[in-house]
Amino acid sequence: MERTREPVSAGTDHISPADPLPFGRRGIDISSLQDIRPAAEALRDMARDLSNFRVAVSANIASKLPVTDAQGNALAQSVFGWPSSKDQWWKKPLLALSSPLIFVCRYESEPFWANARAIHTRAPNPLLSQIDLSHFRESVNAESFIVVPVHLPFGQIGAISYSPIEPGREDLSREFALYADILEYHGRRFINGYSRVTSQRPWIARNCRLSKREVECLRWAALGKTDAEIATILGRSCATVRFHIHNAATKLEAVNRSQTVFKATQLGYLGSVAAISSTPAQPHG
Amino acid sequence: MERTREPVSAGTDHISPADPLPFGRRGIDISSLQDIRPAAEALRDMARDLSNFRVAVSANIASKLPVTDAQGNALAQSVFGWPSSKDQWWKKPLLALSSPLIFVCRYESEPFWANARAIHTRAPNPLLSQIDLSHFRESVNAESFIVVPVHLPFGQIGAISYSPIEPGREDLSREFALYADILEYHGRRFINGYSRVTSQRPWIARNCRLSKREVECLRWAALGKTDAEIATILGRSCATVRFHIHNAATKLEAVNRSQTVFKATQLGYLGSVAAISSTPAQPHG
DNA sequence: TTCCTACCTGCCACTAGTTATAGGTTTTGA
DNA sequence: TCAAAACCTATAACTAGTGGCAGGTAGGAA
Repeated sequence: MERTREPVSAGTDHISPADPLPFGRRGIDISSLQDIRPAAEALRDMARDLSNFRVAVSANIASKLPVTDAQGNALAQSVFGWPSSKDQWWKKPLLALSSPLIFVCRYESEPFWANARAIHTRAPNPLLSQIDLSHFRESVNAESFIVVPVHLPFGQIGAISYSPIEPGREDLSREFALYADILEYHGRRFINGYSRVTSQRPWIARNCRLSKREVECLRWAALGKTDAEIATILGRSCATVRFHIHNAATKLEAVNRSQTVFKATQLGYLGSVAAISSTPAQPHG
Repeated sequence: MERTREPVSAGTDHISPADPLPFGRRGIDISSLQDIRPAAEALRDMARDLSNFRVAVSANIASKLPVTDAQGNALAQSVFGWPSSKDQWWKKPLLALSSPLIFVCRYESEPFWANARAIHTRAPNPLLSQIDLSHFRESVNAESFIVVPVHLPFGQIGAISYSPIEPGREDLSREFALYADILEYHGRRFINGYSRVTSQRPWIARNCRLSKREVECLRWAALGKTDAEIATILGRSCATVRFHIHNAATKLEAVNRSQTVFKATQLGYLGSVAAISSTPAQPHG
């Protein structure tokens, strides 16, 4: 696994103690399925050496498929050391869709740490107050976690967590301060690589470019407005709104509005629609 | 700007030469609008000291709004040193939506570098062969770039680029190998922080959890299938499909299918639908 | 001059949304 | 363990909304 490139003067060769990274000076590259297992082993060793952390990985929080090596072995048991009798927290039916940590990964793109009492992000995030931690202990299989959400292209969200192997460590604020950056770096590299070699890339229309008007109409559609409503908002006719949305659909090679909105969202055309000028704040219930 | 936390033994204090990072051992924190300008200045200085790079930032590639400081001054001119007569490449009408580099940011989550001849990512990405570079020089305002895409929650995509200030440097492969990680780290921290303090957070239904069936039906809808088609695919009635989609909409507090798909995509429920078991590969045109 | 973007009109078939109800199965929590 | 909650499945009819198709004009940029 030693890289053939020249040594890097700016990289991770600063790591103390005693350079515990067994995979060189930067995140390990996963270029093929065969690279997965060695990369996972290196990641496991790094986390354990750094602070006796056990690693758990979800390449896609929307999927219950486990991360596996080239032979299909689940890395949770075969590399990361999760006991078979204690399933990964995202392997349980519905837990994949209900664990509070998963919710945080939807809302946050930076590392955070959590235990049964609270979720700690780098900066306050009011959305997190909505998250119900009352069933934390049943939802997860460690007492505390540092989690790195990884937002990938096409709306995919991955996550990697680091939790103490030994029992009783619930306060990770010091480890978070010391290690969040490095854990983020290596976790991102792993998930990026894993996702790249295992995913079929969604097919995207060739070199499409949506016009300003098309995007504008599509944004309102994505917010649930009907053609008539959009027409009123923009001071245009209903037919014109349809025209623009149809154009956008054609460019994105989508057959209907749902697919058009889906693809446009995946490509970041509609992201953070709160940024639309004169958009009213979203109503609160 | 010095941090009050204890020094970090594992961090970025390894940087050579001569620790050019003027803002301490890790990415600068942006906790309020007032932090933006100092963070931008530090970022500018880091990039210039590292390899005489000029910084350009887009917090949201879907928006033509420039990144600004607390007083509303555009950072491109006031901090990053872009000449006013030479607008940022994402400020020109339509260029924000057509620049080839923007396209790459939609498809990639890792740093890449580019010039008029080619786009160089860490690993081959077949989608990039579709990108037309024939108008590169008119589309952008530097000869070469290292770009860091930043995929944020809710489908927002940001980008930060580093381009040589002096003319004539078109091959950035060495700089990329040396510095991509550190440029990524600091770029991410800046965009994450900027986005956090300047964006209105989208309102998201409280603690919603979609059931397996709801997600499944929604995925097919997002792929453009009608209710009848989904019913056939799943071997269920059309009414059941509608019921599930309606339930999902209720949970997400969406008024129609477009909004439902939009929100579900933003939250990562539909990400990488190629991962759906038994999904046929997307057709190629 | 040509092409692209933007805008407009009308009609109709098809699809999605609504509303209410019923029953069976699985999961969750005490 | 058991009851409650959640999930899953299905029905019917009607209305609102979308998509397809056809036709057109105007202005700006290359």
